[in-house]
Amino acid sequence: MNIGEIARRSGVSRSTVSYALSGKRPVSEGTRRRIQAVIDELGYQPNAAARALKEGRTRTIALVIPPASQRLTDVQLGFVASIVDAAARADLDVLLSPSGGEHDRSFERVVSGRRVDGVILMEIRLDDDRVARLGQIGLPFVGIGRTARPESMSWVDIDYETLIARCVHHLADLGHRQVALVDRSAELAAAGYGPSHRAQAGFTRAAAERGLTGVRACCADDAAAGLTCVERLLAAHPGLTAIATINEAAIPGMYRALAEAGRKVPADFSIAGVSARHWAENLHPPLTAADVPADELGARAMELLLQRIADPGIPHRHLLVAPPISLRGTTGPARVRESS
Amino acid sequence: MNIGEIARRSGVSRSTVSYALSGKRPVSEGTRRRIQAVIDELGYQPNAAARALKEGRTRTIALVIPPASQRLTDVQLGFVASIVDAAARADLDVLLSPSGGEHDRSFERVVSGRRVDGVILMEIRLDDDRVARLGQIGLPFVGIGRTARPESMSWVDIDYETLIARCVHHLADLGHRQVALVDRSAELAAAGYGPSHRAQAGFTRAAAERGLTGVRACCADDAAAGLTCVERLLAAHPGLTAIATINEAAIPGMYRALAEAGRKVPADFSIAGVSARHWAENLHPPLTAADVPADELGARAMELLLQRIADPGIPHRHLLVAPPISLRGTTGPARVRESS
DNA sequence: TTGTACGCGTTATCAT
DNA sequence: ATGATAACGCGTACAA
Repeated sequence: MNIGEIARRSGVSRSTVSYALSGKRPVSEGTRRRIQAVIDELGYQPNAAARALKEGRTRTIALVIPPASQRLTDVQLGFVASIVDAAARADLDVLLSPSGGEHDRSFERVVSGRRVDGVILMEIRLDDDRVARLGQIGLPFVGIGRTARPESMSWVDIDYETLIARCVHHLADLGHRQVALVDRSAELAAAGYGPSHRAQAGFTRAAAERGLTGVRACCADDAAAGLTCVERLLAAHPGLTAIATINEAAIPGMYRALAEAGRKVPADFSIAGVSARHWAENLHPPLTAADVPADELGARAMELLLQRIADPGIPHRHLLVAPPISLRGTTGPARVRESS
Repeated sequence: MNIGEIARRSGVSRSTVSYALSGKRPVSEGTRRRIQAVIDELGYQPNAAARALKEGRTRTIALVIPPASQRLTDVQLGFVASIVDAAARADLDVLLSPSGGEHDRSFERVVSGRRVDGVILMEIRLDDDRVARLGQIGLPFVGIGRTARPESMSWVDIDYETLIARCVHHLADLGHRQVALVDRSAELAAAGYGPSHRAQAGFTRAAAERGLTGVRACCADDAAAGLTCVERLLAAHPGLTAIATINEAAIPGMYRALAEAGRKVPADFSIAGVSARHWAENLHPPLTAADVPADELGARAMELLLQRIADPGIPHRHLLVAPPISLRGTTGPARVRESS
């Protein structure tokens, strides 16, 4: 059923039905009620395609996530959940587009086909094709993450550099002298993934400030990778007593590697990281970590996007958060070691 | 840029551009190449709304998930990932609709506004309003899960009844005499959530067949709930030595409750369940469980949906899977107890 | 209140 | 065989 059908059954014209619904022109109370009765009876909803064609907007946003084949981390899932939630509250639908950094069918279809009014981009790289493409097309977008030229776009982001530096200082305060940074995957870092680079910068800086020995290791986003990564670290650096990490998905594997190496956490070995709160709390021992406020960041990203959709000309806005480290069960004083 | 712009820049008419793209009429090689060059240069994609309006299909499907506020379980995430993946392979976009069983804005907007060609429905209840509504509208859909009248719709599902019965038999074989079923939340069960009811049926039947004492407990989908649930179970039934469960999200909490009660798994206490493989493997000890093949089920659900979209008249098809139990680290012989 | 042009891609029909 | 023209789908909003 379409608006013409409603009009005929109500004995009025199509435009009257449209005005009765939108209220953009006064419609007499009697006809308005008659029209509403017919609409309720038939369960009429305007055809989204026709409306989008005429209005030039789709009431839909795209959420660009990492390719679905690779499991999303808890932090990423937190972002998806909060975006979906915020969109529902704004009566917007969400189109999921699983796209990597390369040219991607889904991404092109969505942005070039004008299927959406705006885009939220996750897992942004320092130099990101998608950001360039969206700018070229002129489609409003907001990044969860930022490129190397952050002034030229709107974004919300986690301050990994500060957070990892804080982790290192916390570990140094506890007396640890040899600390490792467990990063995310080498591919991601090589592709210019911002958090990898920024975490490394914070790690190197803080380690230098405190005169620590720091090593960095890349690690894929899963427990198995965490296990082998820590096995190798311990083999290559027997004096290592602490890890700082942004790779939450690898942590269960790290725990296992440490347990198998006979290093108790936190008595013999400390770990501090950046993670989703739920994830950190449900590990055991629960992880000492800066808890990413995904709910808030997602909601703020949506706010920024709605503003840009309403007025694409407004200046870009940014939000960089560095939540405090929640002390839980994985950091403790460095055990005094016999000198060797 | 629209098709008219492409036509003008190529020096041909709009229909020629359309035919060159669709191949539904022959177009001379020369003009075809000239048109393609212009399209590539400008990055033209047909306007999705205009195309949808004309063709009567949107090349989009809806994936109805539980309200995003509540965290999805690993099994649910597996379904989402495989659906998104399968849709991308079929060049379909995915609209996420977070809707509970009740009337939901997002759900109504998506299905009544003809925004999608088909729907995949998760977390179906035995008596589900959304199934009724989709049937009434005549929109093709496939359930991941099924109602109490499963012949009248297409679905894929996990045979929780058989799987929980198998878990009970496995535990009985190991000598356990008092076994608990840890279900999902009481609200879900009260709302007529199929897996709850079917798991309970399988549990009751198998316990009776083996002459076991069986108790059932509901538990929300998180670790904290799992902890208190098992605490209560142990307090009320000190002789309990095993749990069968479909509540994977609660398992970390169950582990903690057992550890705090001094019951070692699997030496003193056994657990068997239904879970995502990754989840079961990453717990420690790794969970003995029937591994839900979410990838396969998601892919098959998409196949069924594509068939129904292509021909809504075909008979309904169903797929009920009962994957084998993978023996891991959480089930062992019941410890012989001194009689009390 | 109503008639109607518009947005844009598709395709049947007419022309070459 | 190929290109051009126009109608169509449907909701919106201006002109009448």
